[in-house]
Amino acid sequence: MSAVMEHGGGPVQRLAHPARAISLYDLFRKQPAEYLCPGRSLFVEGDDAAHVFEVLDGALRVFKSVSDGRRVITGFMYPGDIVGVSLGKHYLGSVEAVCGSTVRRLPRSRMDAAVDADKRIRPMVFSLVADEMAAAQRQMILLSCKNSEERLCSFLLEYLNRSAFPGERFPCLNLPMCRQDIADYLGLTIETVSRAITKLIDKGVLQIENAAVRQTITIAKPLLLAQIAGEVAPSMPTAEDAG
Amino acid sequence: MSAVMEHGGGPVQRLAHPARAISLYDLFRKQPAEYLCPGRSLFVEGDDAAHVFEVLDGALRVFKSVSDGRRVITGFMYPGDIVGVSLGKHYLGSVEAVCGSTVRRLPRSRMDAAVDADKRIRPMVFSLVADEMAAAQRQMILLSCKNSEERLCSFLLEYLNRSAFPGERFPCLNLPMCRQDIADYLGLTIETVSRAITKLIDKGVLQIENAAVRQTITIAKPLLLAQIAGEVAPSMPTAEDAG
DNA sequence: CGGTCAATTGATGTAGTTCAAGGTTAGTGG
DNA sequence: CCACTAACCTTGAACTACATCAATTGACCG
Repeated sequence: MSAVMEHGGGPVQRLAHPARAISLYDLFRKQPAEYLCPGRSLFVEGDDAAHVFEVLDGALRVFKSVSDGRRVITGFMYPGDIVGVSLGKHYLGSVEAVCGSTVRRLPRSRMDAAVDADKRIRPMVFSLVADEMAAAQRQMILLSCKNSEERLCSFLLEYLNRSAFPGERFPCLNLPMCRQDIADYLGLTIETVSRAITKLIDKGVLQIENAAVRQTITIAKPLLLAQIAGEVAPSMPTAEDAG
Repeated sequence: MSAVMEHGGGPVQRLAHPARAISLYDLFRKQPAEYLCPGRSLFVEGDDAAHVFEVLDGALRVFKSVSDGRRVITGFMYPGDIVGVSLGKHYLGSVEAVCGSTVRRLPRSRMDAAVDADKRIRPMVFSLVADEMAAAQRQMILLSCKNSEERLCSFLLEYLNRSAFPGERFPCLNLPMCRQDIADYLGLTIETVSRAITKLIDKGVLQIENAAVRQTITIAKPLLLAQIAGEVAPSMPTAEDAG
């Protein structure tokens, strides 16, 4: 049995953003941690973009509300992510805590001042924005081209890659978000998400330890998962032995 | 009969980006115009992001190719737009001319230097990126929530708003892109786009002047178009008299 | 224990895809 | 001038993946 991976379980290494002598993260270092209860809103779409936030722990959902009451989740944020770098005067989306989470808050003016003062900060901010743009485009491809099974696999793979130990042999994910969140992220209904999970369990790609605790999912065939997600060329490894 | 609006018809006022004394557009002023034949590629996804481009005339498509040969168009670029501000080391998507188009080319290093040198340039670049991000999120909503008719109306409305005279009573659009481009942009098949157009003609929202020249479309009921697109609260104006 | 909430499962409906055919235009060459 | 071809668009018929509606289950909780 492999170790359970969860973002909410404690401080996570920031492999993608190592803390150098001068880094964007240094700006947050002195800021106090703030705790957010599950469901608590950090800011709302259209608000004055007064702060940026560093996620320390937990998980947040970024979403836009549509006129008919529906909701489109444009992304999830995990420890190490910086939230609210919209580059505009107002926030583009709303952000809520998916589960109990902690963040640090930095006034936007402070970040702007740092960008002005230190040329080394600027490429980091640009890189954050570029990453967000790339993620948005990946999401457009997902919504344009992928079926429900592929969407779910893409989501799980993305979550896996942002978890602590993506290389684990049989990684076990602890999903903090509910099925409705996943559905709103993948452009599906909750029922279709549920059926996609069942189908992947039937195929042996996923396993659920305890039928009752359904947010804990073991990936029994990671390679096959990646293959279905469409992020791997469907070449040598056949469906039979993949995973 | 109203005047035909086309982006390719000549220089267009840049209402959104007025040329001030010091502007991003000043950097392009001295650059020579380059002509692109229809279908000509400007750069390819993954290329070193060596230049940024100002569109002077025509229309460009920005797209990403998917493994199975399909293509997702993430946006169209029109006169006044700046192409290739990806903020990263590599271009995020490929860009091709939809029709005969002209652009000006600026080395990225020159733009970066200007951003370093003049604080007034920076917010303009940021604002461009923020606009792109907002467009990407609108597109996610379109792909997540809207049906084929709503998608088509959103597209036509977007095109109308970027054309020279969006307020025209019965605006007449001259679409430079083919049905396949529209389909790849809206996440539909070419057949579904065609049927959506037919349906909107039947409803009296659109009119086609000449059955043979099907890229020229008159919007007979602009208000109804906006209402179907979902960008207007479906309140007072009923479907009967809208438009 | 009854109530609520999240998730699953089944039955049915439908919007959009797929496959196939036909029409119009433009270009080419005799 | 007409035949021939290649694009591009439209239309029809059949199929399918997902949505919708409805019922069931298990966990948690006052």
